[in-house]
Amino acid sequence: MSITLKEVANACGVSITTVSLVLNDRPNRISEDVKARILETVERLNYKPNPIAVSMITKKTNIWGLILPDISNLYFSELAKVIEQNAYQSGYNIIYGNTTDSIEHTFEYFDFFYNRGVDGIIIIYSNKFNDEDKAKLNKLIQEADIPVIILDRFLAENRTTTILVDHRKGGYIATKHLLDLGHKVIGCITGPKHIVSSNERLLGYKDALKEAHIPFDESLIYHGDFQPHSGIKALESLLPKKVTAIFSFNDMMAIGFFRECKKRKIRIPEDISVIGYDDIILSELLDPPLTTITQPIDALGKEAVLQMLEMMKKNDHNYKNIILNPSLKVRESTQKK
Amino acid sequence: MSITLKEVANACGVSITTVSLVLNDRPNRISEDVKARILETVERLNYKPNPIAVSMITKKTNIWGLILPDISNLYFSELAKVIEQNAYQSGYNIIYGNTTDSIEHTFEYFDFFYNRGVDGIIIIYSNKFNDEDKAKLNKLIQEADIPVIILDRFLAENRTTTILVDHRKGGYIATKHLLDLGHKVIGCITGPKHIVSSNERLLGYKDALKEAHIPFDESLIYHGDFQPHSGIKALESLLPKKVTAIFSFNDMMAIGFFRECKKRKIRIPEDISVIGYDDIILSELLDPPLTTITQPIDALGKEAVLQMLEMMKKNDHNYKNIILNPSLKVRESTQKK
DNA sequence: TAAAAAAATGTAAACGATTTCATATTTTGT
DNA sequence: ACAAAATATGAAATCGTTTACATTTTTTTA
Repeated sequence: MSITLKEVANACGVSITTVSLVLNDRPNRISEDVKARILETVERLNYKPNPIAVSMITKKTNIWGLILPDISNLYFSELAKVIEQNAYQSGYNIIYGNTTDSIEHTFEYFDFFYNRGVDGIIIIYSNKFNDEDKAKLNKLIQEADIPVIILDRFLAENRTTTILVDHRKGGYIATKHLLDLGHKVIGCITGPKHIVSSNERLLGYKDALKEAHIPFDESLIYHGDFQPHSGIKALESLLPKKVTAIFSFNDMMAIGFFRECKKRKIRIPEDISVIGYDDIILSELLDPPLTTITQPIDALGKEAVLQMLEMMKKNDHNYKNIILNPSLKVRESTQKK
Repeated sequence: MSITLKEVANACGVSITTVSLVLNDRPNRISEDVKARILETVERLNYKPNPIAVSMITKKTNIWGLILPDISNLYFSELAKVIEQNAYQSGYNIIYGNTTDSIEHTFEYFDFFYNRGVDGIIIIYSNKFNDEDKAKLNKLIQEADIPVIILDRFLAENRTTTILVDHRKGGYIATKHLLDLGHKVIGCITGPKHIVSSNERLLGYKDALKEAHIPFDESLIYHGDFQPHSGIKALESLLPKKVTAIFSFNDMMAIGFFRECKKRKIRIPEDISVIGYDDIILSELLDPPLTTITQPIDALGKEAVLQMLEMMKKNDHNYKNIILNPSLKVRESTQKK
């Protein structure tokens, strides 16, 4: 169906080598008139090299695999968008796989993409990964002859580039903000216990308390699951503790918390200040607009593409650990105590 | 790096033909012992066929292109998720491209993916497409020798399978619900004027009014842009009209509307009933939970994959137009007049 | 003006599979 | 016991490129 090199060569009365040389702008000096003739013919016949045949030789597909827990999660889809667009700028396409946060699926996609011949893999592995899984991943990465980037996850003893957000600092910033406003009894609504980002935020919370010489009180911590429902439950649990402020480890739980406050006629921020985490699109639309911590999604995605390009270029297996900072977004759900 | 057919063949002392025949389970009868020996060796060496070399012969890549306006839009990302997961089940991977709802990018990706050799393309084209763009797309599809599915968009005179949601019926169902509750003055907050889905919903609104013998009143229509801000503006515009119910053409605008109502101490649903459209994840969490129209996203994605598989199988260029129905999700933002 | 150097182009071998067709071996039927 | 049929396996072409190397042609140098 498609025009081939051979057809172009025949049409020009030259060999396929010559055409290929011209098209790839190789150092061999092809005379200007032959070059012009070939270029004209290529144009006229609308010749496009068959990328599969090219891949056959070059061992490159110009495709990167992106493995993530769930593209319908706004955080990941924003990330995926930034990655796709930046990769496309450099001539790469993205194939992606939803793991539904399953360990097994994460490895399955890794294998699948690897065997497919992608040029690189960007992976946001399942939150359920334990140390053994991480070791296994590390081993796979070691054995693979393509660059792999671990995104948004911490991999101890990693042997490849990782890019992540400093959640501990995020927790610190959020807590510091509340402390600066004069709050002393600050409740926390955390994520699931096995999730690193949640635990890191909690460490940041403790850091800030320590700095302010306020002793840590375990009973102020409500262990949630990142779902709005946790926010509702948290209120029940934390209200008797006379908290004046709440640090919700994500915005979704803050939304649940808001609802329950409204139901009980508790005013935000007059009676209780609330700070969230993530800055999802709706945070701004809550009543009152939610003060929150913004994730550097854009930077995260751009950095991933940048690092991948770097790793493609020089084939050294040097790796970097890049840590990006979240930032505070003050709106109206927090106020002076 | 990787094991090749040749290496397996050598290890077994047979020809590559024999190995290939065994692996592809071809009708040629290879003796059981040779077969077993080959299979054992394949297993032992962990041989995986090089998909590029296979593609070279079969002219198939097992990759489908998915072109959509913006994967960070929840509606599309949910769709993308369903498509990816179902496609993967059948051995296909998805490469995707964000067009940022640009006409130019839509065509660019179409070309790019096509030249890349994808086996099929699922396209949600830009909302900005005019008749000329659609004709151009139709022409491209005609000329392409791979199946193309138009998803979530109507393509007049189309020559390929289209799958879409009956937005007119959605508009009808929503309006009917309000009418059934006894409302007679129903305001509308529409999407942008050039967007077909919005116009269709408006037609459905008119259908329901006509059926109830209520004359259409243009002044009850506020032309929004699908952003929350429109909901806020709409309230200003529609309140003087003494509307008792509002049909917002998406949930985001309903959220804006909610906020403004709260600000002005207007109670939902006591003072005014509100129905949205889309059923985004947050609708359930609003105060009160939003009655809305649910898009059959799951069905849409599954159908796309199903039809694509069908088109891959029998190479006929028969095409279908599939229309899926939205449904009513009653929550607490609407009540009897 | 002939040899050497430079420039221009072509030949053919990869890449790693599938597949057609041929050939060698075994079994079957008479 | 021998031809025919059935079974088992292999040789080689092919897919559409890139590229190392060879070859031819032109230009330069002495």
